[in-house]
Amino acid sequence: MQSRTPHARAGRPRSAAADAAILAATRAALVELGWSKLTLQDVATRAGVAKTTLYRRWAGKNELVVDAVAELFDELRLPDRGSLAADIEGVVLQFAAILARPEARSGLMAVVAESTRDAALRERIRTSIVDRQKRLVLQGRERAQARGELPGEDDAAAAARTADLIFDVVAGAVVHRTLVSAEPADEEWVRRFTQLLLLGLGDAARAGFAGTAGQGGPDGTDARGRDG
Amino acid sequence: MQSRTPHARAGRPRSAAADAAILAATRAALVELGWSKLTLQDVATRAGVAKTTLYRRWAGKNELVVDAVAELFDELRLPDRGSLAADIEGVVLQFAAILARPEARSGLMAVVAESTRDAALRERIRTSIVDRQKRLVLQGRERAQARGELPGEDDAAAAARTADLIFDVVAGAVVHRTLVSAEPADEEWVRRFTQLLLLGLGDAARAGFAGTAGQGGPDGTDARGRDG
DNA sequence: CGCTTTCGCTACGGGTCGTAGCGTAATGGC
DNA sequence: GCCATTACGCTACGACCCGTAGCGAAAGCG
Repeated sequence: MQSRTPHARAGRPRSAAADAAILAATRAALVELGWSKLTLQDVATRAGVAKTTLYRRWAGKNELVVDAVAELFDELRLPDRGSLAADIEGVVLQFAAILARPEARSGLMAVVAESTRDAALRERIRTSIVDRQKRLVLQGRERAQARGELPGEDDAAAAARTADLIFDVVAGAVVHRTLVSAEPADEEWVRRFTQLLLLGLGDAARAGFAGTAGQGGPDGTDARGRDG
Repeated sequence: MQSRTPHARAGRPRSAAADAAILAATRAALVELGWSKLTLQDVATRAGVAKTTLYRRWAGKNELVVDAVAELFDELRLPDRGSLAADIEGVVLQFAAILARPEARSGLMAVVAESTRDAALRERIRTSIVDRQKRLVLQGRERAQARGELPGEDDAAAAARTADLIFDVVAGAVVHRTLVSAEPADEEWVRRFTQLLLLGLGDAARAGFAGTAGQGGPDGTDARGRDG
């Protein structure tokens, strides 16, 4: 049964430790140098491997950074916090925490920019980064439907389109807030965003949108100030 | 007293035609080559100027592309379509049309990525691109308040935070849909997004979110298919 | 007509890219 | 234990782009 694995070719196997070291070195280089000043020679030196080893495993800087950044999103989880609003706040805060890290800030938008002219890179980003995030939307909706907070969908195609829409709204808002507006998606912002997403523009305003400041604590310095 | 004008220095004045030619050449190079393969030598050749002229006016590729892309957003307007929903749909469709152009797709995310490590560049993007978009949000809210669709805000600080939130949600959603999900923000998507933004997740679902396809006309080829 | 600034052009050092070539190390098959 | 196969480290290389310096000419202002 051991010979069933397709990777059991003859010859010296690739070092798995080198892979981890290279990806970690890539993230470290992103933190210190950013995307534009990051060179593969520098990454190789940090990882303790030769530059040619990098080119044997990745086609170039784009693919390498995608893999290095993708690992950051492995930690995304959707713990059950009891309500749809709490679930959204929890996962959005996780997403914001990842985007607050400099290695994500520098690398993510750069590879997305490159992907506009490279279909293969775009597909790589989709499978290794985007789909991992989108799964949480589907999971959150299932929970909300089980709780009765959202109605069940009869048309599968329409349900998929709605999930895609919600995903673009949530992920796009956090990314834009963090990277374009360059302001932190802290707990207060996430609370207001969740309220807007759930209630809508008109209802949110009528539900005391202007007076929301008095709802929570006076200052939210710690991200865990509110418990479930 | 003629020397009061700060730009009236002695010597040969800078060619305004060269500025326009350089920015147009930059956009053309973005379309053909994309961000990463764009070189300043190529832009200079296309514009019919010397490379040194580029460095006399812009610090580098980042600043040049910011100015070249910023001109694309000059055409953004907010015509009064009679209702808040129609106003949102109109401006979002304009924004989506700009982001559908390859010179915007390639350049915008690249300079945003670079701006994560360059505060001056971030400020340049904010003043020449972002603020121009954000103004439309404030204008749309004023109209909606005048129509009675939105309540008036008493707290100015809270109102500003709400406008920032809405701006991040709208712009982020369109950008994410267009550049990350890589799917067109067409009229149907914009209609569904507007409904979600106005009604919220719960109300939009209860208001027949799954059956929205039968609301408008059978096919929406023209952006002006729905009137107020 | 002088003074000032811009412009086009050439040339240059420095750096990165991506690849080729070679000898060596590690593993599986026999 | 030996050999074929593959991965690895190292060096070197041409090609390209960057950003700047220097020069003479052009275009305005007083």
